[in-house]
Amino acid sequence: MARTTPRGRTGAARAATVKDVADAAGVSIATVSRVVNGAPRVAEETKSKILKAVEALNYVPHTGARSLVTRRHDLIGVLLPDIHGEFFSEIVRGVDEAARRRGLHILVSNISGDANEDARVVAALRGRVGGLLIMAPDEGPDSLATRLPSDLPVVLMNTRGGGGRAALMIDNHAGALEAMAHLAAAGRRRAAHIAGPGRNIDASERLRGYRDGLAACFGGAAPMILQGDFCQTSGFEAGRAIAAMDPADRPDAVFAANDMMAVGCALALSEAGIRIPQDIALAGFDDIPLAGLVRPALTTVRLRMAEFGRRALARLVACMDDPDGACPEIEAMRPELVVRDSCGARSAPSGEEARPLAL
Amino acid sequence: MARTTPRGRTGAARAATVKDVADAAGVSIATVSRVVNGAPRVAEETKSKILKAVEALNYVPHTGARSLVTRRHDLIGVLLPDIHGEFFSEIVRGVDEAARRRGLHILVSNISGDANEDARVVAALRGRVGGLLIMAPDEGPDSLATRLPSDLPVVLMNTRGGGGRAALMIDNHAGALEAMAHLAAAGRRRAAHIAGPGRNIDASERLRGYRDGLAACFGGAAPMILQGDFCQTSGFEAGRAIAAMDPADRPDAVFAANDMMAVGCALALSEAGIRIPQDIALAGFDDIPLAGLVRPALTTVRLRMAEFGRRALARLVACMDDPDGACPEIEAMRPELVVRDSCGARSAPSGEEARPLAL
DNA sequence: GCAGTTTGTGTAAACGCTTACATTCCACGC
DNA sequence: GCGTGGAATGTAAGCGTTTACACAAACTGC
Repeated sequence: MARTTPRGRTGAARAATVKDVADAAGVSIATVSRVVNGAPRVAEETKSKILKAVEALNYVPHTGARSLVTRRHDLIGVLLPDIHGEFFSEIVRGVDEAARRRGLHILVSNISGDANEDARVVAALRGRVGGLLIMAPDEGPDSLATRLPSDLPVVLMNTRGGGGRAALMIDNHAGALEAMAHLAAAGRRRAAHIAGPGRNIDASERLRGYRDGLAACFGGAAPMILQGDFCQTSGFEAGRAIAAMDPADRPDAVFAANDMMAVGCALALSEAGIRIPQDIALAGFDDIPLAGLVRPALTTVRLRMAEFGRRALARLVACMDDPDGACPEIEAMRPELVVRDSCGARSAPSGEEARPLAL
Repeated sequence: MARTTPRGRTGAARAATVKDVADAAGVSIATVSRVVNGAPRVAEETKSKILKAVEALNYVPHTGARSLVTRRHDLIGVLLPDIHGEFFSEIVRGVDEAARRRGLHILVSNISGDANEDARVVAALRGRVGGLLIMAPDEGPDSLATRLPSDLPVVLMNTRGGGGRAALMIDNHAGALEAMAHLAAAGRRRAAHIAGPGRNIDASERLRGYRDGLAACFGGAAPMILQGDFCQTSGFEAGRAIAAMDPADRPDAVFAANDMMAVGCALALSEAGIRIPQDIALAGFDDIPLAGLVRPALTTVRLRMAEFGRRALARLVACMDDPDGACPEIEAMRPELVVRDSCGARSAPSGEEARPLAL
């Protein structure tokens, strides 16, 4: 097990303890503890004496000692995959905000997708955190989620399977469906899809949304799927493939499983002289900052990740407060369509769009 | 669930303790502790018996109890401002990676810039973390850094002042100087600067680099500074202002204090029919992902933020291990120039550039 | 064989905190 | 006067660890 290296000395001077405060205020440690924890039935006078001593000695309770006796932790573990950029910080911000409001702190760590290593990370967190927030969109059904310690409240974020755990999902299917409906409403007849990596739950749910959208809004047209991997290059290649098609077979709409691929696709199309949205309407997913900056501005589906983080934490706290409560429900957060210019169906510009930026 | 709990109580399963492991293995708790902590002089046979019991009981030491007696914490506080996106995740990833290698965990929190609120956050972290990593590029000299508890090892990241604290800086000045030298080497004569917000240390150091670059490489030409605020819109406005100038007075090079402003500026210039790099060479700072995607691809100065995070953590650990060691040195990390197309002085393409992407 | 060392293990005392229970004090009604 | 009850505070028992110290057994070298 984790062998601990001696670390983290807190400097020379011993920090003040309850005992020191009690002595300074001329009361017992129990009373100090009561004041520090806001317990009732302490005389005003005593309370202020103690608070003065706390201030003077710069006293801060030792959380280790506290959690030892209370048997609870005010730390939440947040495990996020190695996604880059925007999402990571957004989620962390949301979780942190919600945690802080409740007097909790968050312990952040990356998970790699390697089930063994991830299990080790989780193990290191037991005995330290009161609950776990885990996001692992690439997980197979048998990995991390099923190996979680049963005595630890966990909320899974956007993860496949879940094994009876509480989970908060992004409703990728609904978002994709909405994008497809939008393309259909813009008068398109034949929609292709640039798919993300298959083992990723976002990718596969968006693909499912595409298929269902085809059935629902495109009169059951045959699917036309180009495999991508969420990165821009793969979108570019998909775009080239589309450009190379016989114009008679060519789709008049493309729904990419994320914005990066949509941007790559847009580039390939415009290099081939295909106009967006006149010749081909294009929709993405995620609403990355770039989406509003490219020209034509990309119509996409927005995920509110900070909100997602906040809700996940709220869920987790609910589980922690009520350990026996049956809360392994799966809740979903619905993303929203952001209509810009790339589908040729622009509605009233939002505030963001009013800014004079483009590329 | 509670099957291995010795007390046999139904209800919430108590986590296994050293005592449980000791009983199961038929040894004393001291020996268990020794094995768990990798102490020497334990018979192989005993060790394996104990490890088996640890495994069977799914034992994890209670870190609170441990830190209570050892007087050390294996938690590091990481305080980051509300910067968005890329940087945040990069830094966290770097710090996490370096921390994990040392058996440490990181506690992440946002700081707002409001000195009182931030001080409260720091207070909540005392008695919980072994050290603090703080990044606050907007700090005034008298705020957070000076109010830090003196008994806590701290490494400041890219912060002004520092008040005798150890600090790890980004050498913005050197980076800016390098960008200026590059513009001069590309044959430019008259370089303008789009500045960032003045109270931000990155902005002011880059401005200083611009001025010194003017003196060193542009024969002491008069500065031409347009005030921006790091966001794209302000770069756009600066670009419009430049485009509106009498072509005789117009600069033939623009060094923007960050990439977002450079992109905004590029847009305004190209709207005005000014060509990049033929008419005006453009350089940015940060190397955001977008920088490689715009056309012409933006020459900029790259910050390796993950590396920055790793080094900051290493510094902090050094301070923690040697509390009396005088380590309040200020170390700087030098960014690197990334030459692309926007200065008209393209050198051999790097691997990244070989990708077929553009906008 | 015997002092001295080495090796493996156990005992028990903290660490700083919360909290059940005990105590004191005082006001009240009888 | 006494008993009663409530308010304010104190006493002390742990919470799960680590670790100094103690001890026993097994080796050394003579």
